[in-house]
Amino acid sequence: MKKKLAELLESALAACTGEGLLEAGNLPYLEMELTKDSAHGDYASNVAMVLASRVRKNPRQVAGIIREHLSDPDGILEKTEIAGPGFLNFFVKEDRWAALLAEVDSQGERYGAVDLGKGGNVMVEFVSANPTGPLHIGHARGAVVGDVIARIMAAAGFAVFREYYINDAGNQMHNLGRSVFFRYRELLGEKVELPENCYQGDYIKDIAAEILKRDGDGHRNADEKTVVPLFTDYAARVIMEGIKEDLREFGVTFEKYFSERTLYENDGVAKLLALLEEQGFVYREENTLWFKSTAFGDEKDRVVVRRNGEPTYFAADIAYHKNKFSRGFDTVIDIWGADHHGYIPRMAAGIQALGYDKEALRIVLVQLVNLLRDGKPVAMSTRSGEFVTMKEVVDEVGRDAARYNFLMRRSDSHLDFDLELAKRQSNENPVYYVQYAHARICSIIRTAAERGYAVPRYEDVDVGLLKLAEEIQLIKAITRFPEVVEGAARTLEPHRLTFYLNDLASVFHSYYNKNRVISDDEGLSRARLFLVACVRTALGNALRLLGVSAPEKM
RNA sequence: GCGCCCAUGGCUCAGCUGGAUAGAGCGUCAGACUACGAAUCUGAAUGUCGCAGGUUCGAAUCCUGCUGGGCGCACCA
Repeated sequence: MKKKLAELLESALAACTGEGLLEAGNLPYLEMELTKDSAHGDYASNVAMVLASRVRKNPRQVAGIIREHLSDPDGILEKTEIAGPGFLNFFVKEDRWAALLAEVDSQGERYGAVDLGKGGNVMVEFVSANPTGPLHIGHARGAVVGDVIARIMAAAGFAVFREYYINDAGNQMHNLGRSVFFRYRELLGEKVELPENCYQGDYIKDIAAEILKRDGDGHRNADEKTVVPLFTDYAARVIMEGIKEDLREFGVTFEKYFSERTLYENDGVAKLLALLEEQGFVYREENTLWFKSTAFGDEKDRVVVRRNGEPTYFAADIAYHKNKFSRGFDTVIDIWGADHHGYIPRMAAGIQALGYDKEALRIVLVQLVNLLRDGKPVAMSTRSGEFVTMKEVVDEVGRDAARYNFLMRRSDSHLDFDLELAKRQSNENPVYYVQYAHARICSIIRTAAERGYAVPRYEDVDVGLLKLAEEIQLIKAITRFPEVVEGAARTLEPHRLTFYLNDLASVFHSYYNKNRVISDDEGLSRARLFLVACVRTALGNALRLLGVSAPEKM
């Protein structure tokens, strides 16, 4: 509906400029928004006011000119009004709303999908944690946000590719191998003191025990330099398998796990550096190689090759992004922990040096999670290995509650996650509110079936019977869904879906409590049954976008 | 010291690239099941949108300064 009205408005504006009445130059962003107050009609636009200053006319006068050029070939509009300082208010004919449900019925599971992407290729890279230990609660939020953004982009008409970048090169991995090696020797009866930078968690001991079981004590007196890589490889593989399994149980999957190491093995980093050098974006100083990120707005230049000759993580990361774009993605979305925000300017500089548009890389920051139990903070310390893992959280509160809770706020704002609250099956827990609405509708449909009513198709219903104010409101809420999907895709803001779901469920519950769906009036019963089935479709599709189940019974 | 993010009822948060009377949920108070599921609904109270200026027809939203909080400022990843 929004789209249709926007089109009417657009052609009206075109007509005005055509007659030379409004020389506005570039048309502004066309705003058409739902009104908060029904006295202002159904939709309203502020174009007249935006245009007024440009054409140096009174806003209401401009609105008048636009209104005169408005044509409504399909007869959607009841009337239009000019109100307040110059708003154009659109009143839609009441019987036009119900007709929109035809789309819901015909599209079914696909309802809500839009074509914002027009088939463009998008990569979403997320989680990307070091395989040095199991994923913890913070990773869980990033995992859900990335996963849902990927689902939203797919629904918005993009071809989506999900990737996990395995940081399996560098010091951390070496520390991992050493940690396991130390525990291995400990198991053989040696008294060992774990160095400061080693990983302490129990899972390290488990891996050490596995190696001991497999290889015996053969590594006992081996030279650390030669044997640690073996431990590193083994541990990384085991941990990575665990990570994949935990993610799968959380409903998060990837098309590809991309190993940082392969960048070195295929000379990706070396080639990248050569390319940057060729193009004059790097310079040498005191035996280190610097990337001129200041040329692209970064606050200082960054080291890409250290004094000891080893490339930095940053160098590999540029090479990785070059690799991403070379695989044909138009847009690359990175989901990062908010503590990496300082890294954005240099990464943006990196891709610009490679000749890619700054806009082609979009970075979504995910803030930290405050884990609580009954309102009290849960102590966590990664170093000592005392942390609550993602798996523990999902096992304890369930996949649906965990996912939904992570999506209830903007991803760049801090989130309190209360384990007890997330587990509680009460009105304090918003997941159930939405799921309950879905289950309730399923229950109505079951009851209807017992009384001989199947859910009718649009063609077999007199939607004209749906004319209560609450019914129009419900239809509006249903038909807003594709707009929400588009907005969420445009801004990469998954939380819009949870707010939408909450709103739709609320309108439905209210309607349900006030009106009977199944009554003695057969025609009305069928129309209402159709209406609530459409609500179910919207709820179900939106929940699916969040990776949250839509239960038929609870 | 520099940079980024945040500040909205008692609490937790929305507020859609500036719009009409700032909205939800929780909590509080008062009500609604002989009818399709009460994990629900109806109603009430609660605000100097951190503070001070500025931009304009119009600011929670944009700009400047200040206060208070978070994060970042590696030849770590």
